[in-house]
Amino acid sequence: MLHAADDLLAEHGFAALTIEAIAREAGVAKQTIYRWWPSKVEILLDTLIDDSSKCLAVPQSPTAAGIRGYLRAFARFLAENPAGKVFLALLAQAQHDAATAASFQERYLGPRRAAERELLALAAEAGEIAPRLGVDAVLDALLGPIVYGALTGAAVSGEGVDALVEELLRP
Amino acid sequence: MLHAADDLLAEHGFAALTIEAIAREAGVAKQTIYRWWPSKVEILLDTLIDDSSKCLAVPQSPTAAGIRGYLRAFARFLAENPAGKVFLALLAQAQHDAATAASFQERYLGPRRAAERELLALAAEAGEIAPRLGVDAVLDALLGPIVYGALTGAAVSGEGVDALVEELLRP
Amino acid sequence: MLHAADDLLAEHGFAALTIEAIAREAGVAKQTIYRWWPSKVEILLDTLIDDSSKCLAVPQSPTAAGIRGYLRAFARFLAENPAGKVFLALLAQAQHDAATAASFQERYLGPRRAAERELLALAAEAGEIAPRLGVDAVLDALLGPIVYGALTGAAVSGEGVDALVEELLRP
Amino acid sequence: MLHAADDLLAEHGFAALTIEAIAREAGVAKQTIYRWWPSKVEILLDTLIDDSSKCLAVPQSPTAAGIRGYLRAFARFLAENPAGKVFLALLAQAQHDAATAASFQERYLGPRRAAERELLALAAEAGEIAPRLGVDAVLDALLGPIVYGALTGAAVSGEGVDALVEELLRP
DNA sequence: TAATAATCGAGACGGTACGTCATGTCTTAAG
DNA sequence: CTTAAGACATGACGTACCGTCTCGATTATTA
Repeated sequence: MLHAADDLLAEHGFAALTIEAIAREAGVAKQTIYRWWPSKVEILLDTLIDDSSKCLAVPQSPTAAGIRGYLRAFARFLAENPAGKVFLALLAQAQHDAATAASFQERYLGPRRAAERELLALAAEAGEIAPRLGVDAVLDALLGPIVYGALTGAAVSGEGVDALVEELLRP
Repeated sequence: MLHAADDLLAEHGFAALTIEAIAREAGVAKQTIYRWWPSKVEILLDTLIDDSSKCLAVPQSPTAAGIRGYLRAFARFLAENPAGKVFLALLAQAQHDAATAASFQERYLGPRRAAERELLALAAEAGEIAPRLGVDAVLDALLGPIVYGALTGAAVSGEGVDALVEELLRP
Repeated sequence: MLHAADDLLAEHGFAALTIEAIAREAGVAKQTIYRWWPSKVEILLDTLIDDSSKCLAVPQSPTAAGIRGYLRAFARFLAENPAGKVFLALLAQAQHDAATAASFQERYLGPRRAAERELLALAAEAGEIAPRLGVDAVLDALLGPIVYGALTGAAVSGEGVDALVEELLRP
Repeated sequence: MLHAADDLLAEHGFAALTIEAIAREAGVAKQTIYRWWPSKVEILLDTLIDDSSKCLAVPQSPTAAGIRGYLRAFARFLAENPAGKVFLALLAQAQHDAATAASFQERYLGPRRAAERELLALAAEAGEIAPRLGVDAVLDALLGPIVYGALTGAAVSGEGVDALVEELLRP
């Protein structure tokens, strides 16, 4: 069912991602979907969490290179990976629907942000980086442009990410 | 009709913003709306362009203070102004629908970006600022965090904006 | 305008005969039609009266042959003449709408029936025919099968008409 | 649903018989109607077939009296029974729409005509009647005046029916 | 091994909104 | 003063999904 949802989103966009279409695609009764997920947003959230844990883990090594690599992976994830489209679709849907916003925040953005905060703190402590803004501010300053670029169709390149890191974290 | 659409979005969210609801609210026939707008997205775009021209004009004076003021106004616009919700709703809808993406880019983001580019170029020429990234990259680096903050419900404060400007544009 | 209405009925059927279509076909504004006719039924009635006076006049000569010829002409009119379709359409519409029924009765069926009554009376007086039913009954008995045949798509042939006349009017 | 359709036709006429009105009257969703009937014509056809089988069966006994009774019942059915209005409405609609014509012919007129043909054949064989016209011609000659009378608002009386039978079938 | 329960597919149901079409009324500008 | 052009409020069209709801049929477990 997660695959069916994923495929539909990738192939036909969020508008075509209806519960009925997922059921059709997965060869499953509608009620079976409703038994396990309260909404299509939660289905997408499950696929996103799955895929993120596979190819977008927050690195353990608190080095400047690790941070750079993570941000470059994030930019590529949004630009190229089908799961990146899921991220964008959920971020979008959160603007239309408060329940989505809460779920997305709690199950995805929050945990990820916690890990990112820790990464930054350790790296700063180790002298690898020297952020001049607060932790959350610097994370928004790093992730914001990447996400905003993806949202507006102007993907940020690897060099762009590096320049951003240099600008904001250079010791 | 624009007011009706605006009000409905502000009061009940994007999900409740149906063509039929707008018609009901405005005391107007559905067909009358279809006569003038091909979709509710274009209605929102019109209200956004209207409202933006009133309270979010790109400043003429190419000074550091002008740029700071503009970005602070943008952050406040997204956080507090009902029209800011329209911006976020359109950016969100653009992720679900390619036609929205094209329209939003062409009628709103594009022209605004052109004005912003000119502003930055003049200010750099005047020595008011010294961006180390390319024009578009620096604009994304400035606007991205503000938008991302608004999308995730973490509004960027005036001081946050100032710090960002200091970091990225300080001569 | 009458031609436009006629043409549309003949080509695309009664369902496609809308006031807007007539206006379009005639190259005329809708309001111009409403100025002169209260409804499309009256337009059709006008065309039917026109066409009937041309090729379906009740004969003056009160002879058996005259009556036979009139009924054969009526059968052919319904089966082949485009104006015959107008007659059937109006008779049909009269079942759906009381105003049509009244108009059709008063402006078309009534006058025609009066002439037919007179024709039969004169012919009977002259000994050309010997109807055993009342005047209206015999007229219904003659016209009814022809109309019913046309309504059900089973046109009555010339010989069929003759046989009917022989059966009902034979002296 | 059939009752709702019937009631609406009887009370407000064919023009008010919209799918939405039937759904409203029956307390049912529009889609539920579309699930079972392709058009309102088929709904009416179903009610007509139901009602006809109850109170307008073609008699089994091939006697002159049986035929007379059947025709009188038909005349009364058209004049007084609400289901008679359904018959007239369908016959009318068949003039406006070829699909209705085909359906009405195949599901109602055709089967009924077959039974009537058999009735007449048996009665003729038994010497009860002596039709001088062909089977279909005589049926049209008998039914046509009754239907035409109903269509033009001039109901045929019981005596009128008897006279017609006497005239056309007398041995 | 048979009864019992959980899960499934299928799909009907009352709703709501879609975008289109024609209605009959109206206003405007040109002749 | 009539016309064409066409905007307007109204309301039905037939379609797509929504989320809820019964149905058997098919597994799994428990007695």
